[in-house]
Amino acid sequence: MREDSPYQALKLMLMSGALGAGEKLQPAILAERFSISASAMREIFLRLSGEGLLIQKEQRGFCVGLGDPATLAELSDLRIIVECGAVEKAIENKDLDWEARLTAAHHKLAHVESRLHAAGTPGDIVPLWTRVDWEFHETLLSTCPSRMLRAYHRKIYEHYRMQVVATVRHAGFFGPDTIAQHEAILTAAIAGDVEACRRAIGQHVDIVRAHVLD
Amino acid sequence: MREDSPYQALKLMLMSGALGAGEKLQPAILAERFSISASAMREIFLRLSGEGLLIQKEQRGFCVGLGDPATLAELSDLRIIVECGAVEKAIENKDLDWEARLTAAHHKLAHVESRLHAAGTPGDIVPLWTRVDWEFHETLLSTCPSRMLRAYHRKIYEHYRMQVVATVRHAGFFGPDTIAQHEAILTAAIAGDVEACRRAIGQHVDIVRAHVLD
DNA sequence: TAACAAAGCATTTTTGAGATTTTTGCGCTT
DNA sequence: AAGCGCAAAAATCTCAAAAATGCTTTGTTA
Repeated sequence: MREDSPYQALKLMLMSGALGAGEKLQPAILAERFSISASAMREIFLRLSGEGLLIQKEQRGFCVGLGDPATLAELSDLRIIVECGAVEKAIENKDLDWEARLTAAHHKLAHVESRLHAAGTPGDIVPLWTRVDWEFHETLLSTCPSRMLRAYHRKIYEHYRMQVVATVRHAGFFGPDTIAQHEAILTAAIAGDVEACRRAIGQHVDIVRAHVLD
Repeated sequence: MREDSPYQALKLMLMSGALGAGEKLQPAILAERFSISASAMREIFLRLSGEGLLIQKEQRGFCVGLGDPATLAELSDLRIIVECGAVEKAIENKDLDWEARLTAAHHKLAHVESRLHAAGTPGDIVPLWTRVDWEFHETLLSTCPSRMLRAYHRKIYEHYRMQVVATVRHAGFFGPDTIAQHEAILTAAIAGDVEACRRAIGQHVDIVRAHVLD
């Protein structure tokens, strides 16, 4: 699409929980942080609002959606449906290059996750983890021939992650077995076992949901 | 969401094929037609671009996506997956009010479609048909408890319809058996037959795809 | 003391103009 | 005649300021 730096940066902030649930976005402050004008900031708000990641309250500015357990559960279902459907086609079209890229993405993810696990407190690694987690799942689906399926998976993933961090803010979103679950997905994918991969993805998302919703 | 009149009007134009595939949108002309400023027009472009219904080419304005057969096929698949998944849950939660609303929506749709069938040339009822077709499918899913599933179905439906009219413009998108297919969906839904309803929806979308793609 | 109203303040939205970029048209060269 | 290059024109994007709206506070009255 486009690689608008402030646009990407703000989206990463939203997906990393830098802003609380229902918190209103202040154009002036964010504009100064990104060194752009308030109008350019507003354009980014408009676009993100069109993507469903921000809510525009008429004459009252923009705010992030509030963390709703039901919404999180619905997005989890949706993500499972779409990601499982796409990974099936991705595995059907797998090749050596894909295996290499997926292994590399998992290597990075595992490294960050082990650091996150050891650190105890999330700290400032969360944005990094948000990115590498996305890159892993994106790489997983990269050989799925349907661009639309991949595109909507991305939208749903972003929406899903925002909802997760809106529900639990900084703590607890990183489940205890996440590392093992990602490894299970990798193993099944490399082995070309579609059913095992679907199960691994479903469990991965379901466990996070259960963990977040207590 | 919001009931911005110019916003809705432009979206309906896009979904009705008032603008050709790849055609660039001229802010000044559209702004005058809707009696708003060029900046307000641009805000609507931004939002629609965020929804994926418009494409922004840097420093070259906005344009509608071009009609790509592969994209249409992908969106057809996606629509079938999501709409079938949602209709299953909708039927599980059906009640008398839903049956009444669905019958009413189908009645309107059948009336418009018979006029469209008789008229031969689409003419100016295409926007009307676009709306009642959407209202029928929306009503069909209205008792599905997952708001996210319904929301993403709407996005995909809008994207799908834009792609259809971008591919075939004004002629041919209205298949010969569309009336019978909608009636089959209605009958199966009222009867509570999930499997028959899924089949009817799948055939409905598949036949349109085959008809459009020759 | 509580409730209502009006004025002041802060924020958002819109407007209009300036600056940068792309496109178009014309003349020149090969 | 075709292709290249430069200049003019059109369009887009960005920016800063004005207008409109919502929120807060203060003052008055019951």
